[in-house]
Amino acid sequence: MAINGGGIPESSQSSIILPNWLSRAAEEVAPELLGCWLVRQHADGRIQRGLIVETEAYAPGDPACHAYRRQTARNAVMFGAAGHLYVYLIYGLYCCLNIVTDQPGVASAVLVRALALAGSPQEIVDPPPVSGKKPRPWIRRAAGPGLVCQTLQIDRSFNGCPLHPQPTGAAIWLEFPSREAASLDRVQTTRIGLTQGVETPWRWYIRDHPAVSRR
DNA sequence: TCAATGATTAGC
DNA sequence: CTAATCATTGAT
Repeated sequence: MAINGGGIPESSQSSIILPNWLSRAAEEVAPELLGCWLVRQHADGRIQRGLIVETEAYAPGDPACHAYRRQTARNAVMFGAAGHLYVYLIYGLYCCLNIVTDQPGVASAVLVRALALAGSPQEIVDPPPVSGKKPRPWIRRAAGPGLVCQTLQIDRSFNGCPLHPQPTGAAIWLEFPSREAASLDRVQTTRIGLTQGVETPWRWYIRDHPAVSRR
């Protein structure tokens, strides 16, 4: 779908994902987010759309979840209502974007691990590459949780932001796929980069999709 | 107050 | 395989 003059996609009225749809267990929402669109509107009106191709779930009782031990300043958003962003800094270098799920008080979220960006670098105006670093192939531009935030220019200032469109200005929201995503070939497997909860199979990705971080 | 560490990435 | 790089965390 193309960007319209006003900045909001034409299908926004019918395809926006609402908090109620996200108010379920993270491991139930995570596979269903595959094939959905993550839409990033910048302050200047420019819009980026990424097809979600890889997700992971984090939930109560899960030792890998940031909220496993107790509520802290960092993980507080995960304890709140569904439909908000949980963004944190990892390794002092990258940010990771999560969609808060389930009922208030149930600390859980879905990590968006990879996107397939719509359009092209020419249309989107990809942020200039850092000096000394090779530009990635466009299809691999957001193939990893750190790259998702880098590409969409999402930092920790977005932590706690609600997911919904705005007529103008900066905003992030989710849309259901225009065509039914039921036919997607989903793969369920264990999560990546953990030292705890390594056996829990809460990672999902679209089989053979070139934008998936690892296979 | 302090040392350990992490839902990562790029480069060799 | 390793360096980079720092906010958060649980332990003194």
